[in-house]
Amino acid sequence: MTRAKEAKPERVSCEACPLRSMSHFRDFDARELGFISRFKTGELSLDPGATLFLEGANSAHLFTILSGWAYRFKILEDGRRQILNYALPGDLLGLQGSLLGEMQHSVEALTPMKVCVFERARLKELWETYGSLAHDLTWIAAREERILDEHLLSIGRRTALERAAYLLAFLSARLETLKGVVGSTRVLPITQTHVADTLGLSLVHTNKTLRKLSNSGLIRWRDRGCEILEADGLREVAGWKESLPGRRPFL
Amino acid sequence: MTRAKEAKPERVSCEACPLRSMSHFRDFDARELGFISRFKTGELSLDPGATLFLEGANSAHLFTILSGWAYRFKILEDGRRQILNYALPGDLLGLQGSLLGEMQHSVEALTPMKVCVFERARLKELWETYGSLAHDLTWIAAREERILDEHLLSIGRRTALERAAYLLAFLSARLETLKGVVGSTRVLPITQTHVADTLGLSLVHTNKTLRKLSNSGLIRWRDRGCEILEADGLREVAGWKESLPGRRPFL
DNA sequence: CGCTTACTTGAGTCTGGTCAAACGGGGTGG
DNA sequence: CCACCCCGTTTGACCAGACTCAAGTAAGCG
Repeated sequence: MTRAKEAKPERVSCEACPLRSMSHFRDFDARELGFISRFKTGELSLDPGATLFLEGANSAHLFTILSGWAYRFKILEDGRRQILNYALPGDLLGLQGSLLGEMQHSVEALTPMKVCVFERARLKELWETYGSLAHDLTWIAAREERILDEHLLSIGRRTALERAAYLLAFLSARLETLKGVVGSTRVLPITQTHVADTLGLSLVHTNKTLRKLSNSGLIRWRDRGCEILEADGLREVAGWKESLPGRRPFL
Repeated sequence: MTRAKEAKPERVSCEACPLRSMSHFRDFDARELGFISRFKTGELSLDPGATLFLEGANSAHLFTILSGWAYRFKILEDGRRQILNYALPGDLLGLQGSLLGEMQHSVEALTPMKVCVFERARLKELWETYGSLAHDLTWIAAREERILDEHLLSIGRRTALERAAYLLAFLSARLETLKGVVGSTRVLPITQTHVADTLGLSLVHTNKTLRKLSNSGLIRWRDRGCEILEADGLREVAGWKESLPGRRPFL
């Protein structure tokens, strides 16, 4: 378990938040912005592999990702691991724990990350006084639920090839919405082990499945990542129609 | 697709709501109760098999279950079906659609049901003016997310036998919290087809798996339902520790 | 009484799992 | 500088859990 780096002295002010300026995210009005600024207590930089939340822990914080990737997962006693979802810039982490008590899943950094730190205790004020943000919070939770629904369908009823194509198409679509904030929108920083643990497949079978997608020219596997060559082709293999919501809120 | 019955003229007033009196649910104060009473626009009775929400539709309503069971599910074009979760008395249905637009899953009644009907449009007032209820709404969404997380772990990484045991233990635990509102807390009103579509298994294999649990004396399959004989035994087979949150909010 | 729905059971097949081994690149300590 | 090791990827051989096909039973209903 890697330690988090010390927060750097200089911090991004919420007014100048790089996410705010993106057309993909809904903007705040002055009053909301004031609250968010007070709500934010700092920033944190994390190395790949660092733990943001540990299953069973009771964290006092919430995070919004400024840059980098993370993933949420659960593990069974004998080590079997299931990755639940990936988190990208603009995503909120730790809401479940804030509302329901202790975390029942872990969260780990996949790449170097920067996150905003919020104080769990201040959430009360948000619900009491900032109705529009309370709405946003529920919206965010509902969105995660919808993603999990689709993922459940995938693991439960799609074949290995469909599953793999769906996952890559999904991540590619998410990345696409972040054009400008992330470097490349075509390379997913995941290993085949991550893919396997997301799809509920063995590593060996995952490798063979991904090979089929490579051979079809839809992706190219490289160093420690997956390059998306034809997102449309992936979507077709997966039998995927729906798109992700357009403009969305964040905190 | 069965039609919903006409709402009966007599309706349960929120003041006398049978769910409120249960120790399992958090109670409202007078102000909240006033809002909920205005928020509720009627009641609906549904036959088994009736559709509450249809994937792709844009419903103007939200429901809270007063009695009976429903289930949420998605289907692929070729008919493969995945059941996402079950909904019992006190559960809220349709929140996803209210926030994100059209429904991306369907909901169907499993037994005869009674539901409270709420107007989607009035939610705005809830966020703006009733902070405690806004909190509850987020709480409810976070709880569903947590359930889906666990379910995802189950389908992705547990064996068929573990999965089956987990599902039955989970449903049994949920029923247990509703002692008093439901008739028996030991009989789940589901068919093996439902179990199969929840676990991501074929019907035949599900049958053989459930047989093992029967032969171990943990359950007894009957008519169109599953009788739980030893919930602890099921939990053990599933390797399940966590319990569901105690007192919880509802609308 | 015939039809439908739910549950059973057996036989054969196949998708996906396990085991084993090897390769290549990057880091590290001798 | 090089040997070694670790991690991520790849491949082949074999195995098994889960699927499909098929058929049969039992209960409920018009």
